[in-house]
Amino acid sequence: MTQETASPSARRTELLEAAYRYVLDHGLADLSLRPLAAAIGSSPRVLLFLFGSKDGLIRELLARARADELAFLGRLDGHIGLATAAERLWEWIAAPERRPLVRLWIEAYGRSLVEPDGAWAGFAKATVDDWLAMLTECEPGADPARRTLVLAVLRGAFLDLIATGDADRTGAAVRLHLDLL
Amino acid sequence: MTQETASPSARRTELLEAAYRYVLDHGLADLSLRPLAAAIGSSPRVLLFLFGSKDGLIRELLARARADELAFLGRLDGHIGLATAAERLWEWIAAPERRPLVRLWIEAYGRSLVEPDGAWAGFAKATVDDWLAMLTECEPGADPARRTLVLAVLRGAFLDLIATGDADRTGAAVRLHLDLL
DNA sequence: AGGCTACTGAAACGTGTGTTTCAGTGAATC
DNA sequence: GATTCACTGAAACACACGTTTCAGTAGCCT
Repeated sequence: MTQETASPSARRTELLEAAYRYVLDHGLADLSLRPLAAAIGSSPRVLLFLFGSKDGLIRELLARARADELAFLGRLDGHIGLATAAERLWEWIAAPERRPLVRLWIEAYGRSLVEPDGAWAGFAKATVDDWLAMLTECEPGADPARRTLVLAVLRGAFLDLIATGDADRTGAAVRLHLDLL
Repeated sequence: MTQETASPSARRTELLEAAYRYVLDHGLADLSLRPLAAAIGSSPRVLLFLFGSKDGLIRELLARARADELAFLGRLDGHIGLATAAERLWEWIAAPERRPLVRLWIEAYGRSLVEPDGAWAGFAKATVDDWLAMLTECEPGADPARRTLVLAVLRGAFLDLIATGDADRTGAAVRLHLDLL
């Protein structure tokens, strides 16, 4: 019987990492096992063996992306306040090297809304919760509407940024919001 | 030679409308001609004849969705100011019956970022421009950062709303932002 | 009547998909 | 040395896809 959830196989995590890198600049939408396997030096047979199915692979890739996100969110532990948190979050998310991750994020977000079952299930809601929980920790006493607003500004701004590439305008909008707070 | 751009065929627009409705609640991601044709009382042969290719169909479906959006944006003509405009936009976009359109919108947005060529090309940037242009018309003198911020808040808020379904919290966030303006 | 054009149904084509089958490896265990 | 086990390559499987081919039908124009 193949392993399903946790596997200590070194090759497995190595392949997952390679697949993650591949997906970051090819997207998940028309991911196909044969091209993927060829690109990361493996075979469809092995991917299926290690991950059970294509859906299993996708699930783990999404979890991997979320882990990237959580790793950063977790680094903002102290009660630094909403404004400071927002500032650092924008700095992180607006960085050019984050572009592929954000693209992947939006793609997965949209897909999980259209197809609430299957491998994508719950991805959108999960990330909203992740971020809101993190903002709550940064300023526990804040009005929930305030937290929601900060999150909305950040997300709306990077939606704009990633489509237009206009870092100046979107950055100015975020800074304006921070001043208004 | 088949028609490529504009065709007055009544059957064609009728089918496009039916396909649009179908896509609104099935999504574009794994759209397939055979199931679509069966659902709207047509055949793959006819769809291909009328729209040239699947990509041609998708292009027109995206244009159709954008037309829905523009039809509303165009209705906000006067110099009503950013705040009033934002209020009405939120009212429109947060309405439950708009949910399928918004879902489709997010899906197309994400896809057009990953796959900048082909049928999805430019969709993301086009809608950002549409909304910003409309906000400019509502308050020509406003700071571009202000416009961008309003747009970000609206988009971020409905990203949240559509994932969590929490109309109260997201609505409160938008109202809070309007007060801050 | 005859040709022309717009349109459509049925079936096939070629290709790519996820997945399975089978037949092995090579190393560790008894 | 034999057996077992995790792992892998090659090939096939059944299927769905977008698209094409071919053979029409219906209506209009001269």
